[in-house]
Amino acid sequence: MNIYFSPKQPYSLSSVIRSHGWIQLLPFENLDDHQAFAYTLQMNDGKVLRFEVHEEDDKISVTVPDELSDLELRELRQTISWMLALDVDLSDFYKVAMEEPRLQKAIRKSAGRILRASSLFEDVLKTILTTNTLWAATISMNRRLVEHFGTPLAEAPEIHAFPTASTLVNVSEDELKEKVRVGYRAPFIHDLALRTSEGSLDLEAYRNSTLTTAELKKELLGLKGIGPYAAAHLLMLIGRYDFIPIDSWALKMVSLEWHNGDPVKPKDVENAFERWGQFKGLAYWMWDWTNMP
DNA sequence: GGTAGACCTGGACGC
DNA sequence: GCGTCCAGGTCTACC
Repeated sequence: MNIYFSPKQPYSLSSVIRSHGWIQLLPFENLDDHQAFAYTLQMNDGKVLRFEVHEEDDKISVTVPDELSDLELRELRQTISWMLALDVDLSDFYKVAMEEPRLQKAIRKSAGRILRASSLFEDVLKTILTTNTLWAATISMNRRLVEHFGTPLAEAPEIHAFPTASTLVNVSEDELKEKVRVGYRAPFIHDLALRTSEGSLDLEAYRNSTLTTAELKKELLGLKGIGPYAAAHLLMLIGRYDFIPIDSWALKMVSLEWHNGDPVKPKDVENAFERWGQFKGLAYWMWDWTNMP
């Protein structure tokens, strides 16, 4: 059966899917060349299901299995709404960004909402897999993690959900190194799974936290394997845009754009977008670096 | 607070 | 096929 969502306009599913590389990481599956996607989810009751998300005019259509209970259906609606950033309202940013030529292309595409995983546990773990490595290696590590430790879909055992914290807490660091090839990240992942499964860390509470963004950043920096780049990236996913996820690419782009290709430091990247205040990260994220507004 | 070096994997490259 | 080099953030020790 299909369930429907009516996102606040302007909204573009394709722009959400293209917002960053998450669509390339299992259990996401890219469909119709970034026009739709599928995702395999393990629900709170342990059930694993695969759903497909499409855009139909101004509505989002999600194909789900028929036999869901009301409770499961409610959980699924909440999860999909979160993943598609349907709760995010960018109208205040759009108002000021309209005046900036380098942001107009993104605004025309209704960009700015960022694709999220079904849980912040998954987002944090995937973010750790993006650090200090090439993107191709991130894809490989994530694929091995899902295939080795994710619960399979009953009707298609080759498809897996993302592994839960309670599963990963029983995977040793050596096993993570050998089977997933995560290297020095193994203790970071194990610690994240342990703290999440025992309840001392409630990542999902960050979604509606009353903490300031700076306080939230401090909390994220307290997680092993999460440094300034990863913390800023996660804040963007949560919907806090006060910080820029500064990686080597950001340094390169700012260097070329404003410093004649000379080496720049993270502070220079911050300074370049300082005028955007609480939307600094979003302005950076949506910036058109191609010189073609 | 800032800096240097170690941490790992995997791809590119030269032989 | 093998060895070497390099890219990519974070952590820790040190100043």
